Amino acid sequence: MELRQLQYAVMLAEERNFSRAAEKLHLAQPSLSQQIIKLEKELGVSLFERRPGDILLTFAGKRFIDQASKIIDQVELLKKEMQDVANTNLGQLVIGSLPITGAHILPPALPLFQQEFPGVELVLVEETTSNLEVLTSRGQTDISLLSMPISNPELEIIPLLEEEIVLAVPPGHFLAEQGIVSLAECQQEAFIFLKKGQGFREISEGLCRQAGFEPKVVFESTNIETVQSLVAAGMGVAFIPQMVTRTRRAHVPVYLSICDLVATRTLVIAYKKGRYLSKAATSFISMLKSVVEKGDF
Amino acid sequence: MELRQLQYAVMLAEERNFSRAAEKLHLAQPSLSQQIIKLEKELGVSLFERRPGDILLTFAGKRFIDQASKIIDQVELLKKEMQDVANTNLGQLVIGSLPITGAHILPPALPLFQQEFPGVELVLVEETTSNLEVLTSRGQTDISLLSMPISNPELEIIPLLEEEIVLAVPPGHFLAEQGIVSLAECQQEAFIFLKKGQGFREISEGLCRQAGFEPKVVFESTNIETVQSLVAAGMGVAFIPQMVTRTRRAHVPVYLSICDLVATRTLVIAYKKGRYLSKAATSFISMLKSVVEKGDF
DNA sequence: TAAACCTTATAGGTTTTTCCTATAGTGAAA
DNA sequence: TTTCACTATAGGAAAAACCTATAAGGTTTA
Repeated sequence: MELRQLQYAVMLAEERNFSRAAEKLHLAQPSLSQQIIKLEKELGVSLFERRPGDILLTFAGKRFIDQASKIIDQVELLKKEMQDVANTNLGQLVIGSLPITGAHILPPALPLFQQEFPGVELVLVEETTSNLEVLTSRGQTDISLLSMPISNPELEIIPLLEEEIVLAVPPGHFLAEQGIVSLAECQQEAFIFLKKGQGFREISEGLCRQAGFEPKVVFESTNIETVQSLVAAGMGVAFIPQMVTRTRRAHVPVYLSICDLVATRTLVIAYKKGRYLSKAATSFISMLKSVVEKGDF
Repeated sequence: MELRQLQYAVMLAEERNFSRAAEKLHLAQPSLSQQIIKLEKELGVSLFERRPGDILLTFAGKRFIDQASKIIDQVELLKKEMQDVANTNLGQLVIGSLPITGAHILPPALPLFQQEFPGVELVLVEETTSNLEVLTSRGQTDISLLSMPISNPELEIIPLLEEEIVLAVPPGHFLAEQGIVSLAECQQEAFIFLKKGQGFREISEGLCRQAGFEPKVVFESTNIETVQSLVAAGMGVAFIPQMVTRTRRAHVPVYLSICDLVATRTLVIAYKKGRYLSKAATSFISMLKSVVEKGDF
């Protein structure tokens, strides 16, 4: 029994005439006859009572057509739903992002996306870099906004943005007036770092290593905003990505450019290698890129 | 899109492995691959995410499998229902019958039938002979219990029973003591007939015509029981089929055999010519026959 | 690192199914 | 009786599904 046969039977029940039904089905009349006969044979009951001039439904036929119509409706609904997914009128896009970074770079892109694909549910997963690498390589996010370096070889990487890393020092710090700083001058400073496992912690350690010293870490936090507040309160100095720097009056550290080495971090979009990216996902990526190009964040 | 493909996809979603799923479907693995690819192409979305060692459902795939499973379930249910009809665990049998006649001859057959086919709904339609002829020729009854003669050429006829017609006279009537009667003696009698349109009315008129006179009809009723009561009350004489005669004490006429001509009526089962008779219908007919043969009524 | 292995996709040909045209068969209408 | 309208059957062409063999891609094992 195939859907084709259900459709044929339903049409025949509507038209009560093999020739007309066949025509509506874009089929030759004998083909319809054959299929109906085959169907009846398979079911073991006759569905239609052929009589000259008219065709009636048997008891079994009534039941059959009732149910078959419902089934066909459901199949049509299913097709339509799949089409909607294909046209992205419907779907889900799971985006992984670093907590603070995402809060800065995603907001301009999200409303653009929602406007173009109102049927797509956006799910944000905020995790540390290392957790996101795992989630993304397992397909638990469609795409993720991460920072380099990325160790997981399963991931395809699209560069998005390279941004400066600055050194935050307390107001009144002896370096505060310079505007720029050479990291080599900071060997003795008390550093405030993010906790291990966060991507930016590794970057920070890398910078010190490049400058040739092991930093003295006096405090660790899971949250870069806490780090900044601690710096502003005079607890130490810290590396801060440009986009996270504060512009308010109070609780704001002084930000110094680093002049003796390239202090940047690269934000990227990552997704599982070989994974089919939905139209929604590719669209979101290009929206992010254009937002970044225009500096709209 | 065909049911086969839905089944393949559902099985693949269950097994998460093309080779295993193909095996369970009694199919070579490439055939399954081909069908799934074809399905995905037709829908315009990929349903399965193939990755080494495992197969995951995409967003669209989840929705698809959900719905497809339901559809397949419904199709199975439909098949089962049709099988039930075929095995007559389910169905309907519409039996037309003459009001009084049916009340005598059907009762022994009905419980036998219900016992063998408890799932079949029995519908009794009681109508006059002429109405039943039309209903049956239109297929509004499956089979009908009628009396000859039948004018409608659309009907196939199976003889069931030939029964005597007797003449009912009031107790104390001058013929009452004879036990038998020659119709020729009854030319002057007052006759009570059924109303026109009832088959037995025609039979009654035919008997008088055969005996060579036009009966004097003093009363007409739609109900043969009323006719008998009227005879018992002394209003006249009437023809009564054997099986309808009363055996009680009160309100009982005297029944006389007719000796000067063959006074019988033939009860038959009639159905639309060329109509497929369900297993339920043929079974019912043979039950009726065996009831009649045994004289169980 | 290569070899073995497991899994899915592709190629090419065979079988099965569906479909078509032509036509027979069958009641109903003219 | 002939014609007409309709469905079923026959036989062959077209399409679909299926098969075997094998490629291609990864992972695991030696």
